Amino acid sequence: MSERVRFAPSPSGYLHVGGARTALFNWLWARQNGGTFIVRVEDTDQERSSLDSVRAVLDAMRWLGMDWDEGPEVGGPHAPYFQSERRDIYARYADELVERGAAYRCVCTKEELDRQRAEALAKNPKDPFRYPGTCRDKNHDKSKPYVVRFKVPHSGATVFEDLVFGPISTPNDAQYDFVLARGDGFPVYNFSCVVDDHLMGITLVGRGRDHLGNTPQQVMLYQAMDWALPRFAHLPLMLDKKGAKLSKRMASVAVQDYRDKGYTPEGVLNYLVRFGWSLGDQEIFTRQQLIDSFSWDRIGRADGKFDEAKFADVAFEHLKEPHLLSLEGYAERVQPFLAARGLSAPDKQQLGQAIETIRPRARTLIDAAQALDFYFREPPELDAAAAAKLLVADAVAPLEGLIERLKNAPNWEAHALESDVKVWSEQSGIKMKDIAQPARVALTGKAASPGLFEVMVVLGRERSLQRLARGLDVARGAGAR
RNA sequence: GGCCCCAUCGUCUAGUGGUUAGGACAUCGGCCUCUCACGUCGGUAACACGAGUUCAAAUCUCGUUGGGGUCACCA
Repeated sequence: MSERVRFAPSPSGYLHVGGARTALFNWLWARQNGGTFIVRVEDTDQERSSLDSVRAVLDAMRWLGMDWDEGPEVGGPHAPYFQSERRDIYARYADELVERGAAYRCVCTKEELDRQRAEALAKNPKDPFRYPGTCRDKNHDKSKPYVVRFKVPHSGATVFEDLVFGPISTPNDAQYDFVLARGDGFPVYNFSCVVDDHLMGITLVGRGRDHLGNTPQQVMLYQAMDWALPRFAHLPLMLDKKGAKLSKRMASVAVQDYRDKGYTPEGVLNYLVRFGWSLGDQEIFTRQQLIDSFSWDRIGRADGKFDEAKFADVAFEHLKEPHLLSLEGYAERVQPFLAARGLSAPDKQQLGQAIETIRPRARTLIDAAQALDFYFREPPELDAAAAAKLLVADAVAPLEGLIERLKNAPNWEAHALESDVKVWSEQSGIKMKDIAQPARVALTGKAASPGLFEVMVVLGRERSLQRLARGLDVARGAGAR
């Protein structure tokens, strides 16, 4: 049987890294097995759901390259994929459950129950109120406002096998008669989830461990309906650096934040997958390697803490290594960040050359755009502190000499230039450092840059000499003062 | 508090009875060097605790402690 898995976000905020990881594991499983990856929007809470959130989540998914085979925008045989549009389906099954005697209508008002809950809470905050089953055997019809509650067995235990955590057994008397359908007819999560997972033919439910406690209730529903159980895989939680649960409202861990910072999707995916899943000592994976090697049984059971520094390093690795991101890919990705700095798309070949020089120096695409800036801005922005320190009277002679030397350089190529200048440095007794530093500021405007000779090659002879001459002017001006 | 889950360096993890407990990030030092990076070499750093089982336990069992999740007409 072909695998069908789903990602079921509730659109009440950004897609955060924890949610993205859940989606990723499901997506990898589908892609590895030629299965189907479904996105289903769980928006039965009208209060908290928003279309903006739907768009934010879908945009993030798309950017990460997790394409879905069924769901919003693409449709599919089980449409609609918004739970808010499936009300009558849930209502039908709620009725069926009542008819089967597995559920009942409860006419207790929310106000009354809230009052009892507050009372119980006041009496003992550690022992909260649980619905006592007032309407359990009353057989109410639909004449009064009602909710539908599931009739939880008073004895026995509910058992299921989790792919990550193994066998899980929960005594039934620890549960209470939970609500399936609310007064307004909207289903509650545990119910809509089961109905949809069944109707959509989900074979494996991969979700966060925060759902582990819901699963026994859902298993009861499958059993009451005589539906086959999907397999379950619960993922250990990704906690923030302090060890608390990640929130969708914390923009600091939103996927789109890392996009804006200039991480690549592959870098994000790589960090996320290694959080809770591992394959020996391998740290870096391509997208295809992940698809090929993912498996549920290599997921650990312990929760972890999100680590910004490690994330940054993995992202850097995916930016730095040509076998992970081609030069063309890099150029394409950095382009928008250059545009944001007001730099127009430079010549493709020159951009490629320039990227090669800054590649080990840029941890993000924002860094990259910043590091590339001087190549494409004429004149380059001059760092005042660097100029004050290095374009001074002492720099006049080295710069004059360098310019002379370069004018006559027979071969405008990095190694040739370097050895040529080094020979001259030795002959003249001017230290390499005293030549290179002023030249660097003249050429790049900064005290730190890629290697001098690589820079000159990218700039070409004419622009290099032009910039050095300008630097020389500045140095002379400083000397005159 | 009930129920459920978890426990290896600061962090992510490898490890499935016998290892000098490995890797990565971070951190500290050396090297490379025209700057900054990259790279490279090396250091500090972990099996929560206590009982068992066993010739042998990070690995199995039980307990303790600690952490987390969840207990809504949220998802």
